[in-house]
Amino acid sequence: MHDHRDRPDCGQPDLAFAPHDHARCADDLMALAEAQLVKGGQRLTPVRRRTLQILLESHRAMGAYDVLERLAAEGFGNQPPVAYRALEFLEDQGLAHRIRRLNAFTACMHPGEIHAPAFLICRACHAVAEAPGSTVGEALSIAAQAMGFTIERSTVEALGLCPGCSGAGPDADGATLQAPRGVA
Amino acid sequence: MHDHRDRPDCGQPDLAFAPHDHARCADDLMALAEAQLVKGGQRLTPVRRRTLQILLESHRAMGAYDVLERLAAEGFGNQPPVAYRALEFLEDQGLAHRIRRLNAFTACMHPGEIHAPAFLICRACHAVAEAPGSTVGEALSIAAQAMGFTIERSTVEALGLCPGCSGAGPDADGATLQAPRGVA
DNA sequence: TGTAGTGTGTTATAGTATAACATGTCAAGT
DNA sequence: ACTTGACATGTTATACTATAACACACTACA
Repeated sequence: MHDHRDRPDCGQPDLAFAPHDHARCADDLMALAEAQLVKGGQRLTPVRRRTLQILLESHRAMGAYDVLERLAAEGFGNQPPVAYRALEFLEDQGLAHRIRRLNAFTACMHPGEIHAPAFLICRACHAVAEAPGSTVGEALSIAAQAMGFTIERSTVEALGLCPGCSGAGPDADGATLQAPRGVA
Repeated sequence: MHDHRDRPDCGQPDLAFAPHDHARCADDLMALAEAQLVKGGQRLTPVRRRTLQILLESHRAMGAYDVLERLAAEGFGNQPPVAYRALEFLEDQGLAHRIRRLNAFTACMHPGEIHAPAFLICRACHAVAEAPGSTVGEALSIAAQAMGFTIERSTVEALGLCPGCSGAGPDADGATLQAPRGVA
């Protein structure tokens, strides 16, 4: 199996649950995205760029229609396919992920790395983090192999409470929504 | 952690991908379900029973509207809540699972066992199996703990090819749908 | 025999996603 | 420059998934 820890930032949990300089976080990821797309001969058009920026504004997942609303307000098309196409492109390029549990999308925090992401979704503040998923992926592969099944794509999503919200009381949910700590 | 292998059928992969006596498979699961509901003081009403039977007819996932169509044809209500309520009840009781990737539902193959199921979804024949998910769950817990995250519910779904379909050629998809081997 | 709880049926609507087609844009080749 | 073809966007229309809210029926039990 490929040991991807030879990349500098690899194997590190991302910052979604921790206070950090988010402007820089977003800028860095946008730069990474650009570089990657150029290298792959893909085009980062205005809609696509803006869509990625919107996703990068926070460590939360956004519904396609929320993204669309933002795009429309800025002069892009205001019909669903506009958003879905941009989001699908970003997902294909590994720059965004679909969170199936939420019917929503989130920017990828580790673009360029090969990763079968495992998402941690806080039900209180709605922040979404990518957990290092390699061991989870391995466990899943082993279980699948035992049944003769060949995995091509996998979805791993956990719902619960992030560090900031779990102290704040286990009863918190959407009704008592609070901002994640240090997160835009 | 609770070692649930002390139950007789525990830790065994289910039969979704293997030829088996499906009538018996379904009957056994229905009997298990009845016993469990009686014990829990829950009512297995006609709609609920029929819904479970419908799910048990095959090792595939069914959309709520497909279930509804079947129910309506048999004289039950023909509006979405009829199906959604029965399915939600079954899910709450651990007798069915929601497959988020497919927006669909499937009967639980291991009712009564505590399990955070990992689903293996064949993209060719659409069979769905529950892989033993305990190691996957553990890996996920460990990754989450490292980030201070508390998991409450998790979704693990893998898409790929089941043993019967992977031999038949990797290009198979919905367009060249074939029945799973030995599966009703 | 009320009455509280639960379950079912129904109407209506909200939310998510895609098919199909028209238009525009850009770069490569002539 | 012109054509062509590929790609991207905009638009219309529709399909698919899910739930809120209310009305009625059934059951258990005081």
